[in-house]
Amino acid sequence: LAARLPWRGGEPPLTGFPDGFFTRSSPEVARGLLGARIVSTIGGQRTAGVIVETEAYLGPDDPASHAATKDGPTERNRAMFGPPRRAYVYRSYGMHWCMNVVTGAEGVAQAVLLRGVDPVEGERLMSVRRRGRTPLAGGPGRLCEALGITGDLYGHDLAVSPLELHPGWHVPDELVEITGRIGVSVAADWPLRFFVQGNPGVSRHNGSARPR
DNA sequence: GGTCGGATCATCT
DNA sequence: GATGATCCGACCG
Repeated sequence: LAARLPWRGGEPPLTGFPDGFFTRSSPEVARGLLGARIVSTIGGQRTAGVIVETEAYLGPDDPASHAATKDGPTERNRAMFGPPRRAYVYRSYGMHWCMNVVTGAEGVAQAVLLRGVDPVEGERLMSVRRRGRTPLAGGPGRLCEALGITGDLYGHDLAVSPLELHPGWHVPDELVEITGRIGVSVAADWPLRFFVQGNPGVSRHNGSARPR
């Protein structure tokens, strides 16, 4: 179990994201963000989790990406065309918030969807925000609710308060599983979903929620 | 354990 | 006008 939850062992975190960390391609960043921490002080109280599941979206040529629109940037997706390390937040199914980390150089509309975190700080508040429901933060909508992330953070630079990404723990390749993407109706088999094997923060999902 | 319908609305066609 | 980068509670076995 300790191997599945290396951050529970008290090992010291890495010192910083290397220069250009977020300027790389979205699959590289998606892999690199496993083990990183996301720290929220939204609403004045601290909640945090370790990222254990991500999904990469490749931009206009990726039919599953919100950047794949007929006429390029739109009001919704424009954050993805901007500089890296910003948040692209959107509303899903009219009721959930989902959050991406923008990657690639400015003008490159790539992003990494955060799909699951393992709560490590402020679990009490996370549970209140989630109204006692479980899992606390496994799933893209759930993690936004648990951390208090809403559309107010659209375009927010994730280097500063109230929502910050911090380097965390290195997750070895042996613990990383790569599969197709969840919940998309096209290009679902592209191997762009990354998660930490066996971690409880990995999203639950059923494939039959809606005919596709 | 699993499968399924419904909520609910911004966005795109 | 149709469709979701989802979640939840109900139902079945």
